[in-house]
Amino acid sequence: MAQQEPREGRLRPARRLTLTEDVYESIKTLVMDHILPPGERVNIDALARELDVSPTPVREALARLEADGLVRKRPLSGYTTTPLLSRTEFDDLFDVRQLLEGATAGRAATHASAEARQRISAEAAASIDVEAGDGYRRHAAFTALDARFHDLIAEVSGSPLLRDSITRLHSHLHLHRLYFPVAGAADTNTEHQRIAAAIVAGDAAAATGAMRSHLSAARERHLPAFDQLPVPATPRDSA
Amino acid sequence: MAQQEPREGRLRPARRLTLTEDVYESIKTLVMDHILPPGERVNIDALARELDVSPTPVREALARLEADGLVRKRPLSGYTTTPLLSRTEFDDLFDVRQLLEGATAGRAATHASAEARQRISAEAAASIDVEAGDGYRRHAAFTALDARFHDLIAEVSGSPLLRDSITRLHSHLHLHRLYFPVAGAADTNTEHQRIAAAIVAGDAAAATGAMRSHLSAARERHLPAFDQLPVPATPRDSA
DNA sequence: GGACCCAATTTCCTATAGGATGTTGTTTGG
DNA sequence: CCAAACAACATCCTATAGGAAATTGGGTCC
Repeated sequence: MAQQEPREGRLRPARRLTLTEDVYESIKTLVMDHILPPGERVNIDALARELDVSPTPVREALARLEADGLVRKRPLSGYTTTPLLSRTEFDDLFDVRQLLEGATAGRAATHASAEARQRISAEAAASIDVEAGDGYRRHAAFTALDARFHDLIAEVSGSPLLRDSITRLHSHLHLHRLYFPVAGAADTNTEHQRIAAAIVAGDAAAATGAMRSHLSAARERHLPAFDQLPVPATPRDSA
Repeated sequence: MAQQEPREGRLRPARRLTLTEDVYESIKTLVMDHILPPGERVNIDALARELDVSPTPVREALARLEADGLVRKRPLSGYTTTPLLSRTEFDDLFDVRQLLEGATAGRAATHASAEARQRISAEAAASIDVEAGDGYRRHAAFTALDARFHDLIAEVSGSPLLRDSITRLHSHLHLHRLYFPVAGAADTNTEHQRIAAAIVAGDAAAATGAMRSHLSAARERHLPAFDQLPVPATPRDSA
């Protein structure tokens, strides 16, 4: 069988090292951007055709995505994208985020290098540029920057395990990032700077508090998304 | 090609629903029990032959195990089992466990059904039977019971996300469960009962405190494992 | 008209084959 | 005697083919 020449892949970027890795990133993006709608069935063969690869790497990528919580697999029925977060799951998510990220902020304030504090401060300051841009572009830039800030703090906290846990939580959150409001961008920015200031000052209690109230405010800001569109409630989850 | 008749699989149990699932559980056990030594290379083809399956499901199972953190994958070099926890990683693990499991214990004390409190109490009492048994059997039974107790509290806490995070941490821990001391079984039992009592009484602060000190004590009990055998230090992790 | 049963189709699941790449052992030159 | 370059090997990675099960649609019976 002749190795087919690599066609112009329109959905996946230039391959990094392994094909599976690229496919993984591609499908992840497809799920994040709701090009594969939440709660929908995922056809392996169709996906493989769409990405111009064989089903094998697709299957492998889906196995990883299942462990990440972005898709579910019912034993003999195939994969489905994870449904949108319910109100209960949403509240749970922010409760856990407050616990974990409050801890990372405090740890970062206690033991972070001078260079690390500098980076956090710079990242918080850079957030101002978000005002520019249009629609989707601006939206994506905002969420990406927010994620970077939170991950930076997690990195500086010096606990790889805590950082991993938080990263996993964030991927759950992004499942409905498309419905996030950008209105509160300015507030977000202010709160970020307050957190950064507390960390730079080395005040652990203040950093934890600032992070917790930031997440509390963020939670309030995102709440309208639940009224914005009628979530299908996914009646197909027959346990 | 004729579907080969299912030979007497000596390593994997009677298949549940999908072959991949069985292979996943089999390999997981192989890693947990150090039949595949930590830090060792994992040969996909050899593993497939050993389990009497084709490489495809093995590959898929390994992808899931990588997301679980039990194996690592270097782009064009194959899979390796995750090395044993270093002292630093071990400390980090117990720090995070204190944070997360302290929270679950407190939550369980606050809002748990009467039936749930009953189950926790029963589980803590059942721990006494561990004294019986011989060597490996007794050891496995002890760790399994300990894991069940902690998972039960996480379940009752009412936070699925928190429970998932903890489960993931535990799988990291089990990576050197073979070196765990059973000497402190009685102490463990007492501490468990203290936690259970606080939860049943509905005292959140006490439950959190009891859990945290239990983990602190458990950490001390497990420390000798680092002197017990010279961990190879795995010089092959060339980043 | 509704519910149940059956059959056709679609889809998943597993096995096999072959090309590309990394790794290792050996040889040769300094 | 050591280091570097080369070649042979092993291994991973991707593509394809075919059997088995579940879902969907239609027909029949009540």
